[in-house]
Amino acid sequence: MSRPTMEDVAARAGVSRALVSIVYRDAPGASDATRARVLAAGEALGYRPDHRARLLGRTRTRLLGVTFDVQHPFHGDLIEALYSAAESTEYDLALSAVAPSRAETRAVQSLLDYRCEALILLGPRLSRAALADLATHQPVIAVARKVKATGVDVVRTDDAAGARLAVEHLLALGHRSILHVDGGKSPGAAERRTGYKSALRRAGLRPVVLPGGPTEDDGARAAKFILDDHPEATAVTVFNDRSAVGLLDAIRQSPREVPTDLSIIGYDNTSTAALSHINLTTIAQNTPALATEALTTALARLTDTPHTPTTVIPPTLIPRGTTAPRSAQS
Amino acid sequence: MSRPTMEDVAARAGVSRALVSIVYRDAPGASDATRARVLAAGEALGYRPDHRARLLGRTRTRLLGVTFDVQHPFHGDLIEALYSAAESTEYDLALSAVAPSRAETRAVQSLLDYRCEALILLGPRLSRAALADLATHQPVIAVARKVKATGVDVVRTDDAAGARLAVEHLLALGHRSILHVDGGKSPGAAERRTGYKSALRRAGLRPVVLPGGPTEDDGARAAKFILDDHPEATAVTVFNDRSAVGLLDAIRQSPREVPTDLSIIGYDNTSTAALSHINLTTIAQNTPALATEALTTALARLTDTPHTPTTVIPPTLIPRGTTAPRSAQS
DNA sequence: GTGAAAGCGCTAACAG
DNA sequence: CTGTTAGCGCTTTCAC
Repeated sequence: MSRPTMEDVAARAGVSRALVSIVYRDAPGASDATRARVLAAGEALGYRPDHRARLLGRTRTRLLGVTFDVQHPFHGDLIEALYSAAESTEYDLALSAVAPSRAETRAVQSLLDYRCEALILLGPRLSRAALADLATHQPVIAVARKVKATGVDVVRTDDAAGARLAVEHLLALGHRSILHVDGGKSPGAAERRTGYKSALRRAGLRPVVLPGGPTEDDGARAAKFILDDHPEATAVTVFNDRSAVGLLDAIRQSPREVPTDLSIIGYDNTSTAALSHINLTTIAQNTPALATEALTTALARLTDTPHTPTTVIPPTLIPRGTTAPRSAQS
Repeated sequence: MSRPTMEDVAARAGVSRALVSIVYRDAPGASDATRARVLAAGEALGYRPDHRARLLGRTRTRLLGVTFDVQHPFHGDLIEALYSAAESTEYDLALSAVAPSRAETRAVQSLLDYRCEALILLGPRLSRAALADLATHQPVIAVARKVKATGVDVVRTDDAAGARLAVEHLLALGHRSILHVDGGKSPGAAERRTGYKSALRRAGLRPVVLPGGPTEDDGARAAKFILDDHPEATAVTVFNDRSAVGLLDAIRQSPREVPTDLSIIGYDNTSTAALSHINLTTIAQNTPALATEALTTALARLTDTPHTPTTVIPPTLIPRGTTAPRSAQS
């Protein structure tokens, strides 16, 4: 009934249990011949080392704890990238979900109960104090959120650079009157706004920031402003995709054409932005780089290797159908 | 440096280690007074039982393994519901992600290495044979996918009922000419098609199935058919939300108005459907029920309690803005 | 109520 | 290369 143990494999292969252990960890100390024999015996028995026991016996668990938000599609991408990045290391990932009914504290606690050596928190919302406290016990890496807590390493996207990228794309297309729809108090909004402003000033143009927010409705409201008060504008960068989609929809219901009369750039590269009927030009976070850097930072911390406490990854532009060269008549 | 052990707590509380164990498992055999004293000592030390050791010592792990797809937002909802459902049991959840770079087999294997007592697979894509093989070792519950493998329990949504629900909603609104845009070979498509047909026939109406598919483009193509060949139609049920959104978009770009001239119902209740500018009436899976049933089934299997091998959960209608009473002139 | 003792399935250090 | 010997931190059984 119960699964075979190392003892069983040892018996079948006619060796000691220690040797089986050596073979399965591929540690030095076994000839290729015995190695093959042991592995064959294990195979025949359908043996798989017990992960719990393995973890317990070892002084170090070689486990990296990862918390993620089930609601956040982007976290899915990060997890996948983390798995591939962890592949080449000797570390394993332990996942713990955050959900409306499952607080981040609980998710973290569960990871700690498994004695994870380091914590990789995706978009953590814990307080600065809570984070700092966690970091006194083991390395803590905050990913994709600009947090400032002592002892906590941060790996995030360079939002200012992203905003700059958006503006430069529009400038290259010949646009000279470029607006920005703000994200209000949302995380990242300040940086994106600043990035937009400085990019415009550098080009000798006057930045115009319209009030906005993170939702479709905020974007739709901003569309009104643009149609009524800014007929001169030929392009607009929006805080995020959700807002951009709301804006796009409102503009499309007006006489103005997208992208002929107005170019629009979102931010986040959500799956919605990629939908063929929306086809929104947007700024994408570099998920693989974020994951790799998070892992590298964690490992560096664990080995007391010098490392940068804050890593900022530049995003990339995803050109799609909502941006076009400034049309002649504008 | 290292975290306090049970021994430390015992020493501080002035009791034996066994007693501490009893208290932390809240097993019978300790007075309320000692219980409080031990807990206080543990608290003071910041003690947390080591999950690995706990698992190892126990004959049963009380662990339920759950695989999910990082790409699938719906799985996030299920995970959350599973967590809440598991709350009231003595079982814990172990998560393992499936991603393009991480095969389902690997995800399952990792769960097995932790000696999970049962497997709850969300939308499994494993072959019938692979599933059946897994099920010979421990209970396997397939959630949200109609699989037929011996020994595998299934908990899924009643798609035929969902399609029926959509049709009945439209009938109640006075529609008599109702089309269906098909999902082709996608999982669930056959059932939804059948459900639509039988509901229409029961109402004495003639079902008309238009070719379609799972994507926005499929929906947009179907819109052409409707506009060109089916001017009589006043309503349409679509295989899924993605396709419905494509269709909706195409219709909106035509002279016909939604929902005045044409009512549209999607299926899945994706987050896109809820966007205020889309506001799509749709059919929602009953996530909490699916989760609860999956858990109940797993526990029943584990305790050899009689249970239904296949549980079918009725979905619900989410009325939103794309359906309206048949207008007078139609 | 309490404590001693064995064991879960593995790792790791060391002598043969 | 091989086998022995301790643990890892907890659960569990059984006397006291």
